[in-house]
Amino acid sequence: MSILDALNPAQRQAAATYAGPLLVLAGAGSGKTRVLTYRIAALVNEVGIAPWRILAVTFTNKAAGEMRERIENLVGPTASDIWVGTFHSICVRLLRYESEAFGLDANFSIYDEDDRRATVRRILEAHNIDERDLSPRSLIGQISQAKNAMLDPLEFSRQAGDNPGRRQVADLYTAYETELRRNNAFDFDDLLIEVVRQLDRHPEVLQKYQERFEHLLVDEYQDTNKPQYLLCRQLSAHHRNICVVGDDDQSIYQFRGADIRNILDFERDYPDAQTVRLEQNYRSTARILAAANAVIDHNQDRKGKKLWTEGPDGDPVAVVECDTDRREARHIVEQIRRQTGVGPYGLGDAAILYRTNAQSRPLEEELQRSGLPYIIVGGIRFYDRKEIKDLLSYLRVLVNPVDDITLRRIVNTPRRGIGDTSLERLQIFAQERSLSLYAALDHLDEVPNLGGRAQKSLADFAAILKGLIAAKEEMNLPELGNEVVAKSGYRQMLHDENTPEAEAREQNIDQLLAEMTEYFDEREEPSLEAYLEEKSLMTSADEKGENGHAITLMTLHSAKGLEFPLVFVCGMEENLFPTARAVEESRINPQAIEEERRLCYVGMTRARERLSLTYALRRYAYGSMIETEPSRFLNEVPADLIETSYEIDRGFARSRQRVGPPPAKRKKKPAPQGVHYEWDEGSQAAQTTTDFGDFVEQDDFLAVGQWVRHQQWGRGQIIEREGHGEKMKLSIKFAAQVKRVAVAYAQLEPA
DNA sequence: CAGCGGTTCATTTTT
DNA sequence: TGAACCGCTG
Repeated sequence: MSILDALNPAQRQAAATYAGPLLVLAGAGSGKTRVLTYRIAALVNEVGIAPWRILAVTFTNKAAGEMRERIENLVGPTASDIWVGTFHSICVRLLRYESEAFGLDANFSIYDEDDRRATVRRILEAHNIDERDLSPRSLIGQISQAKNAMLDPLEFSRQAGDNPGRRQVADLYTAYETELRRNNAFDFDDLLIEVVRQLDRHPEVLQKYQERFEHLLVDEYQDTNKPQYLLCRQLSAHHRNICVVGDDDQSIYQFRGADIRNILDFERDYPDAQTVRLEQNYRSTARILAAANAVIDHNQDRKGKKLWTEGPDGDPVAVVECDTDRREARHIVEQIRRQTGVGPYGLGDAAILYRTNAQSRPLEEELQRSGLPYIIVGGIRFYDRKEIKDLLSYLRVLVNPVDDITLRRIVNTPRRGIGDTSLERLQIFAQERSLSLYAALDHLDEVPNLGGRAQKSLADFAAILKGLIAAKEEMNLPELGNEVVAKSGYRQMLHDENTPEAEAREQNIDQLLAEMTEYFDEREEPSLEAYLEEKSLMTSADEKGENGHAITLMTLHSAKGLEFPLVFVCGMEENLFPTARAVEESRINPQAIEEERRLCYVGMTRARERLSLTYALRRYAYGSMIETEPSRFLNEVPADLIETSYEIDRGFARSRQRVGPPPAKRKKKPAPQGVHYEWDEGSQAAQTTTDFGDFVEQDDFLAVGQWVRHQQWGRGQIIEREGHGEKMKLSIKFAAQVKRVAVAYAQLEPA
């Protein structure tokens, strides 16, 4: 008896091939995570490998968390000794553990996109470069590219030759690196390349980890970039037990430096590698699978595999032409409303996927009107909110006071009368003395041209920081958080503002403080440093999405790795999906479209039972209506797998679903043919959609899903209702928390 | 120095 | 359509 008996033969082979390099080509829905977790469980339980000698690397915190949990279920608490984490978190761990050997200050800050941008802008300013000549965005992109290619500023400069543009970027890249080191900060790219370089430089440290990690497992290998690839090579060089799992057809991060060659060339890098293909799909119906297979088959650059299933044929893929993006949104919402509730599906079973975040707007508006609950995955992070970032910035400065970029963020927040001019004077002074801004605060009376008032303000600020740094030594995390909010004047500032927005921000702060308490109570080693590190590496997708019964909205990228019974991929239009950029580029290089196609494949294979692909003939972009054309990907789906329908507004509020061919106005007919199709066998009468405007008017505004405003708590969405009339009680989800209110007493108004 | 109003600009995807 | 940025004024 082996736990591996629960696997199919291919899975078992993948899980039980313990020795040597192993490539697992795992198609969508083929049980990839299952193989990984069972492999680890077998290594521990049946081969007798010590848990701490296993390293498993993923791309997202979520994937890491899930894997850890599933392993725990199989092997018990000893699983906590296994190193499971994202590339970035593992690297931070190594940098901190080995900071002494590497000659680093372990209190380094981790810079996110915002910090990066702030840094770059300062550098552009210092070099007298107009942002119109070289945008921060473009510079960040070029620096990041260089880093992903493992080019340090020196090498980059050498390669730049005498191309003036490249020379300039080389100088700025050099300045950027200098600035980060001076601030004791790493950006996301640095975390990876720094480890690779340090391990190269310190063979004794490398050897320690090479020997320690007897088994290395890598998830989503198709998305690794060069530094990640090198790290895998380094760490697996001794035992050579490297198991990589991935799907070349799902490589969708090349734009960010992922190199699909890493997986395509694995067998060349490791000539003794064994390869296992997982091609049996346990997720989608045969028709969905056939449609997705047909699309991805148009790509040239792939290993080639064909997914199959023993499951039922299922429904045809619905292709829906809508005349506007708004109509498209309304159609999708209406379909979800009809398909869920009665019958096997709940709202949590439905997902709406789109190419760009901007597409979520009309969907959100329609969803709000309909009152159906929904969650957006990967919007703005909680930690990206200004007040949260400010508070965390205070904490960051307490840990790493030489971090000027972060200090600048808080020096005048709340307002202390410290303006650009004063700060600039301080900065110049600090630069001359090679001091950090923080250190320069000790010499305010020596700063030239600094006015008395400014000097006083800066001294006050310095005193606040000093006090907080002292407090850090004595207080635990939540206490310190409270102290920061109090002593910095942040709470007071929000309080004085006395607006609903400020109220909401104060609640967010409170939520963060509550979270710190939770963190402190639950973690074994709840240090401020560890807390900041965790938050820095967190993504919006990592935030706990409680609702199991809300519709999920997200980008196709965020959807990777997930599955839903009902999937709607919207905006299937040329120049949107594939994007204009990809279309443009494909004129020169036909391969340019392939990543978009893989993304399409990823989207389609998220669906378990029903897949709907929708497009609009006209769509709002930049505030004006533009004409669009159906995506080429639609034409790549065989017609016999499709059923097409049309959603046409007649320019009037009351809309009607049209059956059969579209009205005369259509120019050409690019959409694949097929007969009208509906999910449910609903009557034609049911097909006539109700005007949502009327619907909302009729129903009172206290229905579940409606948005209301509360005097104290601000805007919130009703998630639960009980009782009638004066006894009615509502649960309302406000920005910071869910509140139960009695309608009779709470003065609610529609929002 | 801070707040206001006008202008400009952009939309890919994110560990 | 909106956010972000700039320059002007109090």
